Formats: sequence, structure tokens, C-alpha cells
Amino acid sequence: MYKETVYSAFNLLMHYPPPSGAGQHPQPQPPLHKANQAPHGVPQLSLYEHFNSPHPTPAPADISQKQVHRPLQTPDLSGFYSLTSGSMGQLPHTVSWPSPPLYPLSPSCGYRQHFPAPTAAPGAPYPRFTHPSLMLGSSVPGHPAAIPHPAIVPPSGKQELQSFDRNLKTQAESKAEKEAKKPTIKKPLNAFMLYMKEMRAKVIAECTLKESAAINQILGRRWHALSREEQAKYYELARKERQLHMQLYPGWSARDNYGKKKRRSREKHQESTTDNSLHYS
DNA sequence: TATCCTTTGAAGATT
DNA sequence: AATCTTCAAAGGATA
Repeated sequence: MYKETVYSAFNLLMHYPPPSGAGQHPQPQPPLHKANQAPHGVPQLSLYEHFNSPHPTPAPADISQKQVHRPLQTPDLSGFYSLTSGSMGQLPHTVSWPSPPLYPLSPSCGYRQHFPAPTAAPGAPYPRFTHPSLMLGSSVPGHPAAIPHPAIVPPSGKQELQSFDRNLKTQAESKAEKEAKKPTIKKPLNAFMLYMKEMRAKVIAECTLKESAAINQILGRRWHALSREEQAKYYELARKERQLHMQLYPGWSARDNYGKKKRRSREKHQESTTDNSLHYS
């Protein structure tokens, strides 16, 4: 059922016009998060610092030649929405427009031209953000009125039920159990995740949609439609999030949660991409 | 009930 | 070093 929905939506899109400007992007820019990566030996600046510095660090010379690739989950429609360029002796590089939606998005929800990049007055202060994870005054461990940081997720009750016969457990098992009982500290949110959190409700209201996958597609498109300055706000927020996360959980590493979610079935993924490719040819 | 879907970006893992 | 993989959020759909 889900697949059928996706397929029919895709078939619809085959007749959709590309987003305005797609296919004729004159000078594709590298994504900010890539452009913001300092070359080796250069102290890394945040986007905010970069854009506000009187002498901004130039982007690495080869940055325009980096391939901007779409995630594998998205069907490859590069033939429709990408520009490929290159010069003699160089590998061509492909800069892709965000994938066409798999869901039939209404023009008012899905297309770039309806979301012109907001123009902020130079030097205007960034708006105040109210994302709960950034209001952490009382979540410092040990504080009497400590409210758990949203990154902390308590273990489920199921794990506790499973542990009632601990007398029978081996030492290794109880050690693993202890690990499982530890509250999970989640990854700090990146710039796009923060943007999604803030804008999701708005998109739901505007587009009368509930399905997150569809909403996320819209948000992805809106994200690309933002000006660099607008995006910079969220990169800066994300940088602060990471900083705060490091302070709160000094020993934490993304490795701690690596592999905890069940891996997606590779076979299933391949099957779906094969199915999709049938529709392209 | 667990996982998938879908997005971008950060970071760990692998080649 | 470059590329691949996983996980952050969200909630309806699906197995």
C-alpha cells in the first residue's frame, strides 16, 4: 500500500514541472555545511563567525568540485534535476537540485518560488529561538530544579521487566544490563533538525498534512530555499547545541548510540531502488 | 510493537 | 583521504 502510494505519487511527478530555476542553476553553491568546513590547518569557524568576520576565511579552492550527492533513500532522478559540469582532465561534478518529492505536493507547499529567501536587514539581530533544548537553565545536573535535557531518554520499562531474574544472570549479562539501564543520551540536533522542529507545525498547518515523510520533503525543499543568512542562524544554533551537549555530557560520543537502532534491511532497500529504477527507464 | 519512510548534517566506520 | 553508514525528529503506514 505504502509502496503503491509512492509509485503513483512518482508517476504524478513525472508530469510535474521542475522547481523554478532547476536545471538552470547558474552557479551552484556548495552546501553551507560543506562550505563551512575549514581546510586542514585552518581553525574552524562557525558560519556565523565566518559571515561576520571582517576577513572571512575563503572556501577551499576545490570545494566547487565536490560532488553533492543525494541520500540513497531518494530515487536517483539526476537526469531530471541535475547539472553536470567539469573541465578537461577533471572529474565532472554533479550538483543536484533536491529530489522531486515522492509525495504529490501542492505547489504552495513544495516549490521554491513560493518561499523567497527572507531578506534580513544587515546587522539585524537574529530572532529569539525557543527550542526547548536551548532553554537549559535548569537542566544542569545537580541543580535542584533540574529538568532533564531532551537529549536524555530514560530506558523503557520493558528492559526493567526483563531484569527481574537477575540472580540467574552471569556477570557479563548484568554488565550489559547495566548498560541498557543507562538513560540514552541522544545526539545533538543539527541545523536542519532544528529548522524542522521549528517549522514543522507551520507546514502541517499550511499544507494540512500529517505524514512526517511528506512534511520532511517539504521542509527539505524550504531549507534549500532559505538564504545563506537564514541557514546560518540554524548552523549557529546547532553549533551552540553541540557545545552545550559537550559540556553536559563530556564523555559522550555518537558511537554510544551507533548501531543501537536496528539496521535497515539492505535487501529491502535494494529491492525498492530496483523497483524505482524500473520507473525511470 | 517495531520498523519504515523522508529530509539534512554530524560523526563514526569502512575502504 | 574519501566514501559509506548511522542517527538525530516526527507520526502515519506497514509488517
